[in-house]
Amino acid sequence: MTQTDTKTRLLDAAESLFSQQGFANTSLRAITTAAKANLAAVNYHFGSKEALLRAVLERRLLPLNQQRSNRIDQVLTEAVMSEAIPGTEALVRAFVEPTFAFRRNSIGSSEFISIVGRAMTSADPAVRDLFLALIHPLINKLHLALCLALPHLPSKLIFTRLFFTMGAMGHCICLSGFSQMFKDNSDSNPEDDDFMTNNLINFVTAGLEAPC
Amino acid sequence: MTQTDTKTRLLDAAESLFSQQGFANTSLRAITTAAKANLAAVNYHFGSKEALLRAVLERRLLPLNQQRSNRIDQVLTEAVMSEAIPGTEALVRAFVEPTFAFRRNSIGSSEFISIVGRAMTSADPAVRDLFLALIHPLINKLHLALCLALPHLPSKLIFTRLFFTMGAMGHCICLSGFSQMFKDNSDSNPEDDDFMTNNLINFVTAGLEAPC
DNA sequence: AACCATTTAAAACGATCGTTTTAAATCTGT
DNA sequence: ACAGATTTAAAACGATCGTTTTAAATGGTT
Repeated sequence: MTQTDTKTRLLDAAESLFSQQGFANTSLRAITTAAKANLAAVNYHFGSKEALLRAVLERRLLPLNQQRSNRIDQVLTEAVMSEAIPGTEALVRAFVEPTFAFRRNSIGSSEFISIVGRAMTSADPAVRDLFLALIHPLINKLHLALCLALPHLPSKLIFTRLFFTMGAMGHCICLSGFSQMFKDNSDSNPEDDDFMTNNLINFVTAGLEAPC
Repeated sequence: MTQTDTKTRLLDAAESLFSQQGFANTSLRAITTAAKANLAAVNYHFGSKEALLRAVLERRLLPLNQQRSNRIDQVLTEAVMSEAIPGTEALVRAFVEPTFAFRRNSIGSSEFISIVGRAMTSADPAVRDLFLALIHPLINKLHLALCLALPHLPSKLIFTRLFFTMGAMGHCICLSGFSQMFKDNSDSNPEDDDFMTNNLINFVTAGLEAPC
């Protein structure tokens, strides 16, 4: 390989363009041009445009989900060791913090995360179903862990609140035009990022623990 | 006019198809076929596909926003009359309840609301900017009202929490595939709807009122 | 009756799309 | 050096897209 893998360059370009314009609005020609690759390269390496999207999602989401899953296990283990029930905020942190830390890792990660934030509620089944299949086991694990943390609340209610949590986080993650409504200065610094993360954790923890 | 306005039938068909497939994935041919109108009818009545989207959004969002705005004013007036600060939950209800009530009005309304839920975070600027321009004044009013309700919290924090609130509500509103992860039975009844609405209000009220 | 807005029909415009094909060139590992 | 995988180039495939045009038909109003 000369510089970087063509396959990697295609993934990077697709990731960036999907996050900026969405899946349906991004053509293979735009992707291959940005990746300085041949038009046929996508179908050669991945088979189809949809398979490229799957590869883009899996490349980063599988490790991230593994990380989040490990941290949930860690909270549960610590709870067992100390013979206590797991804390709601600790579980929320286990889920949220890796996501935002991951986002700061690189520019590519940041762009990727905004794809994920939108995929959840995408009107396009090709996008939505792909994401839901990747996140489904993790959500189930988090749901069960939250049931342990909030034993006085019914399972169904906890799932509904988890549903709201995902909405708040997904919205936060893809930084819609909403945030520009408040602040004129559009450049975001790490401080704002920490501010967002901590406030999100406070917000959803309070919502999850609210009296029934 | 024979039965219903062609213009109205086009709006109804576009509303339904946009909510099911998204804006980019819906062709004018699909819309005009569903509306039993001529292909040229869209460009005759509205000028372009994007202008049709604007008309679809404005038809229902302008009255809905007026309704939400009136209810916020009502809460603020009552607070002044009783020489108290407005309640957070009352303001949340003023914003959320008309939305869900509106959704139950008709099948068309339900489909429309899911367009709105997605528009907020859409990758397509044509969709997102259109929605943000329509909602901007209402969000500012709600933000100011919440600052009165939560005088001990800084304005910036309240806006961030309002941001999360919009995310939770938007996610809830377009009922993504998420809800199908929990329940096998997919038909939703009014009870589930009330359950969702009340839990959403509890959730975001607790989040907004959380200690700093 | 005449007028004007509305609607239909059908066809075509140029453009873009995902995908496939063909062929030659380049690189990689043994 | 040879074989096989990778990459490039260029062109074409059929399909769909938003939009425009032309013409004829229909409708209601004055």
